[in-house]
Formats: sequence, C-alpha cells, structure tokens
Amino acid sequence: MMKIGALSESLEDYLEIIYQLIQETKEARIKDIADRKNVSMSSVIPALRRLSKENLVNYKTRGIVTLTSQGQNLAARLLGRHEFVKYFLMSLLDVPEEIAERDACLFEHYMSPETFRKMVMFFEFVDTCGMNIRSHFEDYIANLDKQGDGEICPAPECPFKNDSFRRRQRWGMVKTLSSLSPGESGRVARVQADTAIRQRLIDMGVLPNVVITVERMAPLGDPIEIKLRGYHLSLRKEEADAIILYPST
Amino acid sequence: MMKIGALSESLEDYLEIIYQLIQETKEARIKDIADRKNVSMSSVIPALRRLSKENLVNYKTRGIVTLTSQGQNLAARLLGRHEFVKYFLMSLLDVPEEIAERDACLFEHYMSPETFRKMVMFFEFVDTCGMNIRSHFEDYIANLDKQGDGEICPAPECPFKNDSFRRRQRWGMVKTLSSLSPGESGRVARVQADTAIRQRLIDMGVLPNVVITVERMAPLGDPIEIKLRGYHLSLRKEEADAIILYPST
DNA sequence: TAGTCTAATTAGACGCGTCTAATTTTCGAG
DNA sequence: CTCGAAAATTAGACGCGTCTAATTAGACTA
Repeated sequence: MMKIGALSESLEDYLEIIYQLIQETKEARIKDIADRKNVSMSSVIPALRRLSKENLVNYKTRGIVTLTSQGQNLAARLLGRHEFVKYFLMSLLDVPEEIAERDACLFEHYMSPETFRKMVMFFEFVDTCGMNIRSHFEDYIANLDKQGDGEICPAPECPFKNDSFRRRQRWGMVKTLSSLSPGESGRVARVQADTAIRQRLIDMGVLPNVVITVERMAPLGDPIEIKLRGYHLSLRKEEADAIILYPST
Repeated sequence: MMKIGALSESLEDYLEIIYQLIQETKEARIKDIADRKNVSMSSVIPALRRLSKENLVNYKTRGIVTLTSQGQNLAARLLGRHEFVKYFLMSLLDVPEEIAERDACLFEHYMSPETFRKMVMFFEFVDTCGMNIRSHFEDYIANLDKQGDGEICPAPECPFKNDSFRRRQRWGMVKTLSSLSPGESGRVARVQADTAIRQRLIDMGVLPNVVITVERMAPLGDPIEIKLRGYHLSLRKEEADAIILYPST
C-alpha cells in the first residue's frame, strides 16, 4: 500500500483529481484534469508519466487514463484525509468553509500519520464526550468580540460567567500586561479583545506561552514598550489591556 | 510588513535559521546555515541572493550575513508561529515532541492566517475555560487502548463512565458496524479500539462522518464486506466491532 | 470523403532548489 | 610572513513542475 506523502504534493493532487473525474464522468480526459488543476494540458502529460512510473495510473500516449488499484486506493485515502481535515477545521475550530478547504488541501499532503490520528481521536473525543465543547467554544468566540473592559465575559448566558479567571486574578495568578511595571515579565495566557485588536496582536507574535517583558511605559501607560522573543514592540494601552498573562520570574 | 507565506518554504526556513544563528552566536556563517538546514554550502548562496533581493537579508559576496529589520520581523513571526503550532500539537492533541516539531515545521509555512488565529483562540479557550479538556482527552486516549468489548470506558475514574453513549445506544442512536445487516448503512461516529486496530482503520479511511454500507457478511460476521466512499473493503469482526456509527438513511 | 476543429502531444524553455567538483579567499599557526 | 586548512564561491549539472508555441491525431460535419 503506497504511503501518503511519498509523492509530491502536485502528484497527489493529480491523483485525487483523476479519481474524482472518473467517479463523476466515468473518464479522466487530459483537458479536464488540466482545467481542474488550473494548469496547461502540456503540464499534465509529464505528471501522468510520473504517476504511471509509480504504478498508480495506467497511461499510454493517446490512451485512456485509468487508475490502477493501488492508485485508487491511495486517491481514496487522500480524499478521506482531505475531507476529514476540512471538517475538523470547520466544525471544531470554526474556520470558514473556503479557508478550511484551502488549508485542508495543503495539510492533507504534509501532516504526519501520527498527528492525523491524534486529530481524529480528538475529534471523536469532542464529538462524544458530552461536554459540548463546540458550542462552548462558539460562545467564547462570540464573547471575545463584545468588549475588552477586563471582564472575561459579560454575557449572562456565557458558560464562563463564573469561570476561574477572576478568581485567579484575585489571587494574583493572572494579570493584564498593563498592570505590570517596567522590568516585570509574564507569560501570555490569552488575548481578550475584539477581532481587530486580537488579530493585530497575534500577527505581531503575541501568542499563548510567549514571555513578554515590559521595558518602558509612558506616563499614562500609552504607549508601552515590550520585549518579546528578543524583539522590541510598542503597544497602545488598548492592546496592553487585552493581554492576559501568567506572572513569570 | 512582509506576509508569511509570500516566500517559498525553503526560503522561510533559511530566514528562521539565520535569525536563530544570529541570536545564538552573534553571526550567521554560511557553513552553519548549511549544516543546520542539512544542505551543502553551495546551496546556501543562491538562497541568500534570493532573500537579499526581497530585502530580508543583507548579503554581499564574502560579506557578513545580517537580517534587515523586515527580515528580523518576518523571522520572529515565523518562529512564533512555529513554536505555537508545535505547542498546540503537543499539549492539545498529545502528539509526541519530535513529530510535533516536524509537523509544525510544515504547517507553519502553509497554514492560512485565519486558521492560525482560530487555533490560537481554541488553545486559549481550552486553557481558560475551566473544563479540563486536556486531561479528559488524555483519559479518553488512555482508555481507548484498554480493550474493545463494547464498553466505552471501563475505568472507574473515567469521566465518560456515565456519558451519553450508552444512553444513546439504548435509544438506537448509535450502533456498532457489526450490528448492521447487509444493505444497511451508517455514518462513522468513532472507533473504539486499541491502537493497532484504530490505526489500521484510520489508514483504511474509516474516519468520522464517513458513510459506510454493509455489503455482505459471512456467517459469523467475519469477515464483513463494506463499501466506503465508493470503495470496497473487507473487515474482520474485531474491526467491525470497533466501529461506532450513527444510523443513516 | 475531405475539411475543420479540438484534444493530445512534443519541443524547448524557465525558475527553484538542490548537488558535486573545482576554485578562490580568508585566516590563523608556526 | 608564509603556508595550509577551512570557508566561501563559482561552474555546471539535474529533477520537478510549469509554461508557450508548434505539431499531430482523431472525430465530427458538411
């Protein structure tokens, strides 16, 4: 049984396309393969030759393109992977469909079998554990966008109303970045802010578990200068307020 | 700000390596870059030229290699991504370190920013929601391996002791594959079996949400022939027992 | 059946990323 | 200060995956 990942990304794509075309229209014409892969017909020929050399397709000049049973088997498994990863991203991480499609298309080729299996297990776990993780996550996302005044979650229906955050804050187990003094540092727990700010922070590298050190602070805490992974950044107060840290040495 | 993914995977790797070398040893020598990327020194030169053309490194023949501020910025963000993805895989999906390292290395280049942000949010959610998802997942995994006699979870400390599965089974909402008759079909909910069997089934394409139809069954249900994604497979009873389905039309 | 259109193929090119085998430069030890 | 080793570079090659332009085969039409 041919291993997933033994072929190049491109060849795996060809194989999947051929499989789909055969299922849909009973035959795989060079032109249709080219169209679906957004490639010129002349690019398809060498790909078919390479696949043929690997015993995955039957192809002879001017002949009908079919899959060998090995090829069918590999293509079916690749498609299964693809669909699962897409579904995982959409249903668990709440990624929009087109993006999930694009990412699944890439992950499918590169993910190790071990990670894939763990993903499957996690998915199954979430599906059956009865903890309603999906809907809680959705609530969590919805509430992130609402505001950033320091409350984790102001919505009365939010499952985190009485969560452990505020208790932990009271005990000094978490702080916001803006409450640190110059020289102090902490490890990022999460960012509590609306989409725009969160996006900006994530893009700048403010990710969970990253250590942040406060360097300098303007009088009213705006702007605040920090060091992160050996790199200096300047944040506005609004952003610093959104960053929730575990204190660290 | 240079976008992640605008460069080839290879160039992004070079950039990260240069960044790390400069942090570690104050300078990035061609030889060290080559060694760390497992590539010959002569391969490094054209890479440096390409990076230089993109204004990410300063490089002139026989000169010192440094990063431009753009290059530093991109490298730092790439490394942040890398570390986060690795940590996500390890701590959430329970992927072993070396594999997480390898996969993170690939994902970091290909994942869309949207999916990445959702991953960050999910991670933060799991970290703060107080539901102890990580340890429950670990228990779940540990119990999968124990046996496959139809009980979801025999361990007294298992959080699924009173889960909804058996209730659902009693109501006919879930079935094992082996309880289906020829012609009937179902949608996979999960695989309840030890590592070896689970691995085999996943590799054959038995993934969550895939529709399986029973084609034929030998007298004692061993082997059992199924159709899956238009493809035929033969399973042993042991395997069929492990597959838990939602009934489907 | 000849003509024409389309699909398939070939020829030849290019860029990326790698290699090996030379060659040149640099640098430190004696 | 010179020499030799190590580092850096060049030259030239290769495979993949793509392209355009030209050609050939096939199939339908009039």
